[in-house]
Amino acid sequence: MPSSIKISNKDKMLLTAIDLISQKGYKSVTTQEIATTAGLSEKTLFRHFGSKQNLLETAFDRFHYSEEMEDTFHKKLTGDLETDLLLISKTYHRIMNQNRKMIMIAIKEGNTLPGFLEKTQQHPRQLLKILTLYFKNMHKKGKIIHTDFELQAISFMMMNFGAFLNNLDADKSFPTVTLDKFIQTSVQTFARALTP
Amino acid sequence: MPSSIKISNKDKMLLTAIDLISQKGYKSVTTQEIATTAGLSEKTLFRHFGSKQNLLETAFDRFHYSEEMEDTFHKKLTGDLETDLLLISKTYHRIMNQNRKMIMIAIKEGNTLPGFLEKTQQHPRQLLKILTLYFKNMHKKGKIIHTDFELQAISFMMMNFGAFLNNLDADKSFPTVTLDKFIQTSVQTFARALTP
DNA sequence: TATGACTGTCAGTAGTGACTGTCATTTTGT
DNA sequence: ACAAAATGACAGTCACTACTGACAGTCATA
Repeated sequence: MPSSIKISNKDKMLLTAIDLISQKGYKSVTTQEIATTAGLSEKTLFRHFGSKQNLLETAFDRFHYSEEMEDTFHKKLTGDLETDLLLISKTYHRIMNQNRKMIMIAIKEGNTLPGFLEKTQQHPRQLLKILTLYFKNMHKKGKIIHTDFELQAISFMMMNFGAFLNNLDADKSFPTVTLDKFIQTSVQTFARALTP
Repeated sequence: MPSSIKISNKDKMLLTAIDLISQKGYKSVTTQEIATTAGLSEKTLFRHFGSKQNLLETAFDRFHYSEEMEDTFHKKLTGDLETDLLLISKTYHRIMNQNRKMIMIAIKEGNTLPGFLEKTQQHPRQLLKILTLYFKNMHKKGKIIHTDFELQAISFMMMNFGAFLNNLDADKSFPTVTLDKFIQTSVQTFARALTP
């Protein structure tokens, strides 16, 4: 091993479970498959987690990254529209990519496993608030035109949400475009639309 | 019955299958459940379709709406940017909503049932081509600024894709906003960003 | 009335998957 | 090196599920 970080068997199984379930879906993955893929025996799985359900819930709680952002975020906003939209967009994609497997699970099993969807929507909602408020403040400073700020913020978030989902699967709908180039263009578009 | 259109038992089961599978996922729905929900016996299901797999595939082929649009579409474009973007956006959402259950199935079972995803991505790709070409032509006429037209078209499509997916589930991420208002605002944004 | 297409009931099969118990073996902490 | 904890191998239980077979009922049509 290059890095001598030891990963416990428990975490091995949790990570494997997230991997497989995000790919195939909860029902399609067997406890047998999870265990052997993790290089362990099925028995060990049940010794640790008791049930398949509990395995998934534990995995979700343990590996759902939920960092605080409010405090640091406001300070980083410069007042330059394009710069700030770029920061917000990149932050969004960074957070979403950290949680990409969890989000995939939440989308697939959202109906059957209630509560999952909400947790994954936590960050987007937070960013939406920040962005809406940001638009309001920028308008007060006379730096952007007057519109429905929340709707505008939602449009921006939706666009990034669509782009994120498109990048989730291996076979993408529009594979010709990289995410970075998309972010750049879309931010420019919004900046141009909002400057007075 | 108000309308005397008789729906065959075969179609009853196909529609029920689409309904249930789009909600719960393929693996979570039993043939028993499909049959009784359709008001028929499980035996009849197998007499018609032979297997659960075949039932789903038949359902997908039979009820995946794939209208032609190229011909009529170009003629409807007026040359007024905002009007045309509105038409494209509404067309997109109309088609996506017709196929919403199919798209849900494709998203959930996309990895396990290959070929489904591609079919649902057929329309978005077509609209993307039309929109990209439209931008090029509008630029030639001097009606919009010069940008990367494909990237611009993708941004627009992504935004609508995100909005569509957000409206898919009963519990939406941003429930305060109706789809129509979103479409209106987003179209205005893009129109403003692109006019010289 | 008789035939055929369609359907329901019921009993049953074969396979699978979550989960348990037992005992031997390995790994770990001290 | 030794005891404790963790793991594996294996066999087995129980419920569920896709799918089949045998038989009977309904209904339209010739």
